[in-house]
Amino acid sequence: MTFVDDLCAQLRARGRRVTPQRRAIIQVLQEDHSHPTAEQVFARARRVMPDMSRATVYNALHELVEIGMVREVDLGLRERHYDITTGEHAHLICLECGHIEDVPYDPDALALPRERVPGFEVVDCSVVFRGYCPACASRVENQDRASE
Amino acid sequence: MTFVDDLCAQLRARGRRVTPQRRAIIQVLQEDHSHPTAEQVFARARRVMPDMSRATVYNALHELVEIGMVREVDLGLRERHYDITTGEHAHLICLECGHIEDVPYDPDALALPRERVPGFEVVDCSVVFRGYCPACASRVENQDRASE
DNA sequence: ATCCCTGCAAAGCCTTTGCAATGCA
DNA sequence: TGCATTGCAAAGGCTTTGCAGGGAT
Repeated sequence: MTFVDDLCAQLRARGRRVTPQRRAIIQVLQEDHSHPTAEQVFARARRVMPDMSRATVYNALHELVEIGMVREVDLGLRERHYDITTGEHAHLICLECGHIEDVPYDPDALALPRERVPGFEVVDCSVVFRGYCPACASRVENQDRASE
Repeated sequence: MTFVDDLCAQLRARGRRVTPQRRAIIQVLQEDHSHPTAEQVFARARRVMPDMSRATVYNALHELVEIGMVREVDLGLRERHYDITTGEHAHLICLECGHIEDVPYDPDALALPRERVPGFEVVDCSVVFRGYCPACASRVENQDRASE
């Protein structure tokens, strides 16, 4: 049973239907871990199924997020990014080149709020670092020097 | 010198102009720590300056964010929230009632990525916990029981 | 006297929604 | 067969942009 099959089975187990479109979307997510946007998923899925509609992509992404198989990542950019679930990790985004990188972190280190706000039921947690990757950092630095 | 004056001075020091509109917007942010959206800031500012334009609010918020006086908070909701800077803290948001709460956290606990990704220059970090506040958690639980 | 900032309105852009047709279970 | 799902297109909703007049420095 492939990975895609496995996720489809999970979908079915949750009472959702497995359509060719959803298989294609899951396939795209499985192959692209670069945190694609809905539009990017749409574009890639269309290569396989040219008639697929944008609404179908949004719909599928929402369902996958809802059942916890896909993570919706808000990076302070305009669009949302999607990320097939692969364990807890933070995101690092370069404000210059837009590159997004996964970074592991210790979930225990973030347990603080549960003590501070008793009774709050945490569903998910997102950690995003914004800044400049090494390459862009040095480039920006040089520009600053040049403009002086 | 009031708090608003201080922020205005910072604006000026950065080469930006201090207009009555910006004073009003800063005032609103200072009085409202509930993480208002741009629209909410706009509405409150309009009580003082009825002719203020939405564009002015967006413009001012961007400038304040850019110089680090205001924090832009992305909670996975449709709109962005704004928060006059008051030290490092995480955000806790209730998916049921939308209430947003600040929670302190230990920045050192999140220092991991800096080791993992040498050379990445972190500009800011956002930590968001999504879930259900005590009141909503129990209410949702009751609904679940009732619908069985 | 500059030229940044403002207000207004329109445009942009991502996302959501409505509806009839389709097809999974 | 029943109803979730699809495709298409339009609507929605937040944010950005263009432009001419006005105001901070």
